[in-house]
Amino acid sequence: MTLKSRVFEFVKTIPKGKVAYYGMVASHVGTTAQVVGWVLSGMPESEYDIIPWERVVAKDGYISTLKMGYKGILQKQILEKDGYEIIDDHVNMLKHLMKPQLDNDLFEG
DNA sequence: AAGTTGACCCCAC
DNA sequence: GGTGGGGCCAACT
Repeated sequence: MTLKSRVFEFVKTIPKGKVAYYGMVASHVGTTAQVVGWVLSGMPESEYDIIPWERVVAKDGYISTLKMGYKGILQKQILEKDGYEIIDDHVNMLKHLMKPQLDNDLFEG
């Protein structure tokens, strides 16, 4: 199992209506957030349909791909189409983050 | 093999 | 509370 495979497998487990952040994916697959970004940046467009890459955002909910160009526009559009609550280019993490990290208490309701 | 480059994150000012 | 720099891992040259 390669690192890329592990990242992709984890991203596939993000449920619709939820998001994960880079560092969270990283801790699950055993690497760092920067590497997760690098892996996703190299993902072929043919995988776009089977891997919900748009559900990975920065820790504060920011859609970091917006700094890159068309991919960012695409990501934001997909999320909006799927009904995510996005304010000022930030996904509402309190609402859409997939699982508590148990390190914080942002999820007490 | 050493240097550069990221779809990041944390710390200090 | 915004901004700047360092650390981190893997790939590319």
